[in-house]
Amino acid sequence: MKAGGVEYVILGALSWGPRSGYEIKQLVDKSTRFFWAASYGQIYPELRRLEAAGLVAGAADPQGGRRRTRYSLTPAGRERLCAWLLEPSAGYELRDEGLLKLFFSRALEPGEELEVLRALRADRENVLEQLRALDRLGVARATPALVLDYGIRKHEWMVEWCREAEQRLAGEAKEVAS
Amino acid sequence: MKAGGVEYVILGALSWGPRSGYEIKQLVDKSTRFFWAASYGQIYPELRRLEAAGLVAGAADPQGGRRRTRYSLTPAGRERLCAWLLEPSAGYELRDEGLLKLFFSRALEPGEELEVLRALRADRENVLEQLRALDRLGVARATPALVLDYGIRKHEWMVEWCREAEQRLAGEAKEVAS
DNA sequence: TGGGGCATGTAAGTAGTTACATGATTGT
DNA sequence: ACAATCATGTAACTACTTACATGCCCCA
Repeated sequence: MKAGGVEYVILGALSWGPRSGYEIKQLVDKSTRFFWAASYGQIYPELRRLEAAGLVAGAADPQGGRRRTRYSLTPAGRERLCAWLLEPSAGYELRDEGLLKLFFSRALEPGEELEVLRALRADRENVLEQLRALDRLGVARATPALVLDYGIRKHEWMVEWCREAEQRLAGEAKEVAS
Repeated sequence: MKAGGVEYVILGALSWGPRSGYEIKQLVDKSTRFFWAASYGQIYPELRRLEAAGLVAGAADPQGGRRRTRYSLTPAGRERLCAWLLEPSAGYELRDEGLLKLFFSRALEPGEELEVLRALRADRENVLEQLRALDRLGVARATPALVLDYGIRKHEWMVEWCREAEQRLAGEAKEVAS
């Protein structure tokens, strides 16, 4: 992941057809942001860098008096994307504040520990609801749909794990009390 | 997560007892790195910042002729940690290269799509093995053990999901071929 | 006597977010 | 006329990684 970062999000988005920077950002916010976020501050500069490298081509495509540049993948860009898809991956990076809190929650009173776990579950349920809303829109097909299925089922699993852990923790608390 | 970042990893680590910067880094690499990484370049400066803020206290604790500074939580530091534990969280941030690849793998030939999925599973199996190795060391207790259980079971789930998705994809490929 | 682990640090670079600025269009 | 949305951008900032530098100790 070192070099690039946002590069492949853009090449991937353009592999579905020409898009403007704005449209790429919308696509990211509706889908990849759950596993790969990107901001305007990355997208616009990167689009120009990729054009200079010959991987994408921009064409003016104004909507009324509103200027717009839509980019499309060049053959070189498609080749780069496919090469990356078949390369070994760098795994994943996760920063999960809820898990970090659970990890250190021994510092609290036993009852409060349970609160941390409940808050973790609420977080997961919240994301799960967002993913289900995306699913109801029913836009995704093929591998994007596969990834959405992964997200929904994973969050269902996480919510269920939290529930079980809550019962375990609550049970231990009772034992200690008795 | 804006302000701080590494702050709570340090406060949390010190809530288990006094530690040097080096020891904190070891703890991070053996445990929290799966959901919250930190480098020396963050830890040492942050330790001095936290000391200046009165949240931790450093004491010289040399090992032979080898100098060492061990830090411990001050009451103010413990208070800060507990306040954070009970605060609402900012959720999680994930950058998962394997999922991103799967998401865009339609750009490949159908057979190659399956390769991307298999590579994703291999990645997850690899992390799962790391987590199981940690489990075999049997160091974790209480909430840290809970989090390790979460990690192992989640990765088991993810590996299983990949297996099923591989079969689904392989099945579709056959249908198209017939 | 030399490699590996302990221990502390920093400089330089990269990546990413945030907040702002601009201006046109569409719908109410 | 106003708000919302389309559309493009940038400057300043913060966070984080990487690679390096130093030096000591222990053990084979």
